[in-house]
Amino acid sequence: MVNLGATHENLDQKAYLILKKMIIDRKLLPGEKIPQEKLARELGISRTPLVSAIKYLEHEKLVEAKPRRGYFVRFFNMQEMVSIFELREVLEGLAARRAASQITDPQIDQLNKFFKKFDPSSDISDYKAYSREDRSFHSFVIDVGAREFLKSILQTYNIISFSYQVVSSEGLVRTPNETIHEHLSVIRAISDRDSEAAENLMRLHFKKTIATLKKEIVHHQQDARLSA
Amino acid sequence: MVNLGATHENLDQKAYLILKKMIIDRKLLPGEKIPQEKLARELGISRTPLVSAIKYLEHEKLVEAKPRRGYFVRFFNMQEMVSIFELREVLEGLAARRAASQITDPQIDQLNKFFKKFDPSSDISDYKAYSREDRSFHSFVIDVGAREFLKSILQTYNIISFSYQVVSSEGLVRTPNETIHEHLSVIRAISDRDSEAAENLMRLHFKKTIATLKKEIVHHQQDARLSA
DNA sequence: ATATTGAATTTTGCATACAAAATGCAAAAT
DNA sequence: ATTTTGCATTTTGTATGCAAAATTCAATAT
Repeated sequence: MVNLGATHENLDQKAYLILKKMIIDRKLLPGEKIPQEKLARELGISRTPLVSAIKYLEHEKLVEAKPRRGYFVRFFNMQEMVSIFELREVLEGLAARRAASQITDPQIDQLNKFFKKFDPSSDISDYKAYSREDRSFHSFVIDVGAREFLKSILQTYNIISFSYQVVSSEGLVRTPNETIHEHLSVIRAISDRDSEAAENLMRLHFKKTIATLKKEIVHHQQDARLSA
Repeated sequence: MVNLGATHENLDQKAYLILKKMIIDRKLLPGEKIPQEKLARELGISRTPLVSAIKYLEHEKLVEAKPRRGYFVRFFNMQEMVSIFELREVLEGLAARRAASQITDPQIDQLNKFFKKFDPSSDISDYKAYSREDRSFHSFVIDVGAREFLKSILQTYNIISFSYQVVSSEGLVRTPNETIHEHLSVIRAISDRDSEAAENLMRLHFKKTIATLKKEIVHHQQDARLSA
């Protein structure tokens, strides 16, 4: 008996993916109320699977329920962004460790293509391209190293996508010239199949980002919006 | 405007908590099909909120959906148990780190009461009592150090409760006399507000448990049940 | 001009309805 | 005696219905 990877396609699942994308792509903005009737009509489904999808998102903290008042896209403040990065630190650290210990030779080749188009010794000005590369690099490490729960946590909480959109320039907390060496060192450690180094370097990478984020909080004098 | 901590009490939520407890308490056994109609009748609710609850559990990996065939309580094999412990390693490591840096004086007093009733220098034979203490200790650290996402991940995946029930004697992977020193050293580090030590010691505690688990896998020659 | 009241309207939370799919089971075929 | 076939039954996935709560907004009161 073979497991046909046939991902079951319920309307919930479809609605869930669409909704999630709408939130990540900022079609639905933080604080906004999710209009059930209207959305259901637009998606051509009834409220049942839509509500189902919304409730998934609620559990994933992307959506907040106000009982008898509806569901609202959640707003993340700086403190919470720091928490998310702290989670990424340990979770992607774990992913890097596992990646180093189970990466295949062809995957090592793929891995070493990342950041090839950027020159660390000169000024990297294309933030957009670098940001994209950053994201695919982290996704690749997760793909190689994480499975089951770890992958699902990282995906479910959408930690990655989210952490890239709140902060400043193209979602980058620090400049490319600052981070590229860290990225390259992680790539080297994983290619060397040195799991301990891979984990430590990945975590260091995040620790530095978190430090910068925390400084920004003090500077920007903390927007104390959010809360009911 | 004050946030009344009034946890909204939907039927979904109620059903969710009941179902989760049923699974953890083994009223519903791994592999078993969840009888929607019957359960809804027993709980005195309709299928709508029940299905909603089941779908939460599906996202949390406690329940597996077979499209058009129903929902089944998930079965965890040893490999997956190792993955869960690896997650606990990094997540509870983070929780310990944060606990150390934000614990209050009264909480330190509470913390130091843990494991007081066990004597490390003599043979600890009451596994049941020790296991209970183990669980509340880890829960306490999470309560003190984790909030928001971290807490919800640890709760949501029910990593703790679950990891305690699959393995051998009273859910303990190693003997009390082996682990009590590790527990005490974590308590000391947190009490000293030494976050780095707290994280490292907590992780070490798990690393040792994982090593034991992995040895068990080789011994028991891996039950290759599970899978469709 | 601002605040208050109170219908009319909208939206939520849940139950129920119902077609399509899956399952069980008895009769027929091998 | 086992396997296959076909029909009755059950269960799933989704839509719809409906009461209760929340919201809106115009009319009235302060």
